[in-house]
Parts: sequence; structure tokens; C-alpha cells
Amino acid sequence: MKNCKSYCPINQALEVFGDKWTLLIIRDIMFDGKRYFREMLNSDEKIASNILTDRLNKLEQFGILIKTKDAHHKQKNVYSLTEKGIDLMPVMLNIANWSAHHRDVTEEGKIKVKNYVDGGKELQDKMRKALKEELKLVLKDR
Amino acid sequence: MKNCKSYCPINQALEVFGDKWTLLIIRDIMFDGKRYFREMLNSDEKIASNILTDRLNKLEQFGILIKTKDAHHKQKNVYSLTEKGIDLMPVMLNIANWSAHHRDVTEEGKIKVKNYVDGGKELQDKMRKALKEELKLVLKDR
DNA sequence: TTGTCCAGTTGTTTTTTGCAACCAGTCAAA
DNA sequence: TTTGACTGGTTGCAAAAAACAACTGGACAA
Repeated sequence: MKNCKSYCPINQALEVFGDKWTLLIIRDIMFDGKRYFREMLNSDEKIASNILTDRLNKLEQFGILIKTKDAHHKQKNVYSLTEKGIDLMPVMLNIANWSAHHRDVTEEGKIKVKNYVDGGKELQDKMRKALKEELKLVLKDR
Repeated sequence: MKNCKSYCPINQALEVFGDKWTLLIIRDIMFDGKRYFREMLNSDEKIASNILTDRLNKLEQFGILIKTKDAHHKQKNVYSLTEKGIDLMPVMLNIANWSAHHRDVTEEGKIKVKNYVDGGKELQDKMRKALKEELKLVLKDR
């Protein structure tokens, strides 16, 4: 019956990404162009393969990403963001921006954040559209 | 030496609030006017007292909130957001807004989010100022 | 001085995470 | 057609974190 602590907006979000790994996976797909299991496994933070499997499955269940077979390599899965996932972009950018000001972040990281902030709504819209195009493609090819 | 997984902006934020409880505590202070241990202990999500103690200490170490003695009740501690904490407001609002659209949230929650969104920058600035005034007061009275 | 409220602490159980080794299917080259 | 590297995982075990309940000593109000 009750599998969640409350129906508060903040808590409802935390039930999805209130852990140390989920947002890093979303980052990999949203900003770093990663689409395959091995690519995410090799990110800087060195996630364990069982945790990655678990989180990808949960994100799929939550409808935040979708898993499809790669057209050229039968064994590879392609992980793409759904609209629900793409809509997390403002959340991600605000988090990154806060970190750039208040936390210990690489120069490269700060520059990347600054570019997104300076790019404003237009850049964000452009990125959203690109991700949505990609989604349309994988949905068609299923 | 290396007590963090990486210096990526997203990860640096997650080292602070990448868990199931921290953002709920910040919510309690930022939006629900809670300032005392017992008030937070009695929130809907029913956090355990040892976890609450731990997270309040960590948030203080991170410089996101400050603990001061209540002037009228020697035993009570007052927890207030610092500027670093107040700066999380856009993050919180974007998370809440995403949840209002994509997750199972109470009508009350949705209305609350809508008010903040509709209020725009002016409302946010007003809330920021109120929190900063409060911070000034507790800093003076130490 | 008695009962209630205060911010925690302590000890135990349960759940989650981290780590390393392992696996079968796929693919490209020899 | 065999070999060897790569694919997305799985399994078993140890360590860490969280959940739960019971408890503590100081403070306050009646």
C-alpha cells in the first residue's frame, strides 16, 4: 500500500534520485553523451556494475529512461532519456550551478557550467530538442 | 587526501545532499519554518532521531546551516540556513516543480509549488531576504 | 517536586552498498 | 574456425548505513 514516506514534492523526487548514483547516471546521458553500460561504468566516479544495473533498471521502471537494442551490435543496449528524464535538465543545471559557486569543482567543470548558464534558455532548448529527436528515433526503431 | 569520488559539479553536490534525508531537512527549514530538532523529528516522513542528529551535524560542517542556542529556552537549539543553504532555493524549487509534473504529489503540494512558480523571481527574492534577515539576527545574538 | 519536554545517545537488527570474481553471448581478426 | 577481447550483466561476501526502540540527563512550568 504505502511504499513511500510522503507525497511531498521534494520527497517524491528523492524516492527517484535520492541516492549517491542516480543523478550521475542521468548526467552521463544528458551532458556527456553516454549511451552504453560500459561507458557509464567507466565514468570518473567508478560505479560498481551491480549498482549500475540496479539503477538503470529502476530509472527504466520510473519512466525516466528507456532501454533499446543497438541496431549494429546485438548485445549492446542503448539507454535514452524519456521526456520525464529530459525535464530534469533545469534541476541538473541548478545543482551544477550551486556547486560551481559553493563547492570544490574543477576549472573545467566551472567553465562547463558557466557555458550552460550563459547560453540561457536558447541553449537549453537546443539541447532538449536534440535529446527529444534522439528519443523519437529509438522509439521508432523498436 | 581523496575523500570524494570526483570534482564534477553534480557529484560535488551529491556529496552534500545525495541521500534520502538531507533535502527534507533543508525543506523543513526553508519552506516550512521549522527551526527546532523536535519540529523536524515530527515531519511527515518520520526521520529517526539518530539520523537527524547526524544530518544536522553534517550540514553544519558543510556550512549549509548554523546551530545557535535559543535565547528563551537554554536547551533548545535553533537551526538556521546560511547563505550557502539559502542559495539552494532554486534547486529545491526546480525539484519540486519537476515532481509536481511527473510524480504522485498531493493537491496541496501542487498548489504550493504553483504559487512559488507563479510568484516568480520577486517571491523568491522576498523569501531569500527573509531568510537572510533571520541569519543576520542569529549571527548577531551569538 | 513531579511530570513533561528537550536534544540527543546507545545498542541491535535490517537494508543497502562496495568490491571482486565470474559468466555466456557477440564480434572482429587471423 | 579458433582466439581473444568486449558486451551487459550476475553472484557471493564484507562493510557501511539506516531503521527501530529504548534510554539519558538537563531544563522548564506548575
